Amino acid sequence: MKLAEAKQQFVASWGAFGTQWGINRTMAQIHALLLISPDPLSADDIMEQLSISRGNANMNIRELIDWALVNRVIVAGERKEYFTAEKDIWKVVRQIVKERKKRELDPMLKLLDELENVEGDKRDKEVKTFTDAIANIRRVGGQAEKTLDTLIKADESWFISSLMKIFK
Amino acid sequence: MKLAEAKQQFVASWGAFGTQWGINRTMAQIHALLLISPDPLSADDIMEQLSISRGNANMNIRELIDWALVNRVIVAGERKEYFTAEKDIWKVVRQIVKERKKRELDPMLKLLDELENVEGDKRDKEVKTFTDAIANIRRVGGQAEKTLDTLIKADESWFISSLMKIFK
DNA sequence: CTAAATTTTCAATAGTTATTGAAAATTTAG
DNA sequence: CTAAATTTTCAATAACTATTGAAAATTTAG
Repeated sequence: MKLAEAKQQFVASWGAFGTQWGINRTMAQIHALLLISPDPLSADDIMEQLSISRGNANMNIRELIDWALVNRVIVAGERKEYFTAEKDIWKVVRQIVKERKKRELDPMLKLLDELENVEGDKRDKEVKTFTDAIANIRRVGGQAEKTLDTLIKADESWFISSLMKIFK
Repeated sequence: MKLAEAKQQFVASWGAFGTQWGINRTMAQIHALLLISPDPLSADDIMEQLSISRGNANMNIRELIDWALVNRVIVAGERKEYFTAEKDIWKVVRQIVKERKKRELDPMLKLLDELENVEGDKRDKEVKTFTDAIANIRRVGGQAEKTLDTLIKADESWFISSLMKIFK
C-alpha cells in the first residue's frame, strides 16, 4: 500500500472508530491527521486535507485542545497558528481516560451514592431489587474508579507494578 | 428520595450515560428499567413505563438480546413474551467488553497490521512518522487486547490474580 | 383451519447533531 | 493608529439517527 492511501485509510478509520465511542467524526479525523503528520499543521492545512470548512476545523481543533490532545505551536516567522498532537499514544490514552472519568464516571458514582439511600422497607421486593442493583453497580463502578486512577497516574514502565499494587 | 423518583432518575441517567458512549438512549433506558425490575417485563410494560412506541421497544429489545444483555422468558399461562436483564453487573461489563472488543478493537488491530507495512523508504520523514505512529498505536492496542481478554475470562473472585498474571 | 393475539417490519417523519460560510472580532505587522 | 491577516462565532441548513405507527407477518388457542 502507498503512503497516501494508507494515510487516507487511517484517517477515515480513526474517524469511524471515534463515532462509535461518541466522538465527533471530524474531531477524530483531525486528531488522526495530526498523529501521522511529521510537522505541525495550520487550520488551512487541515481544512484542505479533510475537505472541511473553516468553522468546522476551528471548532474541532479547539475541542481537541480542550481535551489536551492537541497543542498550539508557534512557527517562527509565521503569523498563522499551527497545531500538533501528542504522539505518545500511551499518554493519549491516559489523557482520554482521565477526562472521561472526570466528566462521566465521577458524576455517575455520585448519583449512585444518592440513589442507594432510597426510602422504603428493604423487605419490599421492589425496594430490595432496586437497592441491590444500585449497590452492585456502585461496587463495580468503584472498582473501575480505582483501576482507572492507577492507570492515569501510571508511567508505562511501571504500569504493571502499579496495577498490581491497587489490588493488594 | 422515594422509590418511584429514584427509579426515574436512574433510568434517565443511564440513558444519558449511554448516549455519551455511542449507545442509543432508548436501548440504555430499557436496559436500566430491566436491571431494577424484580420481575420480567413485557413489551407493553416497557412501552408504558418509558412512553415509547411498540416499534421502538421491539427494535431496542432485540438489539439488547443481540448483545446478550437481555433474555426472553416464558411466563406460564401467558401468551406474551417477557424480558429480563442479567443482574450481575460484573457479568454485564464482561459481556459488553467482549462484544465491543470483537466488533471494534479486533478489526482495528487488523487494519493497523496492514498499515504498518506501507511502501516507502523509512528514511523519508513522512514515511517514518506514519509507521512510527501506527506501530505505537498497534503496541498499545495489543496491550489493551491482552488485558481485555483476561478481563473477559475473569470470574470476579479471581479477577485480581488473573490480571496480575498477564503482565508476567 | 380460523381468528385473535402478538411480534416484526419499514416508510414516513421527528429530533438531534454536525457543518457551512459569511460576518464579527481579534491579532499583528508596519 | 491602520489595514491586512487570521481566528472565532453562530444562524441557517444539511446530514444523520431515532421514533412512530400502521400494515404485514407470525404465532397460538380453540
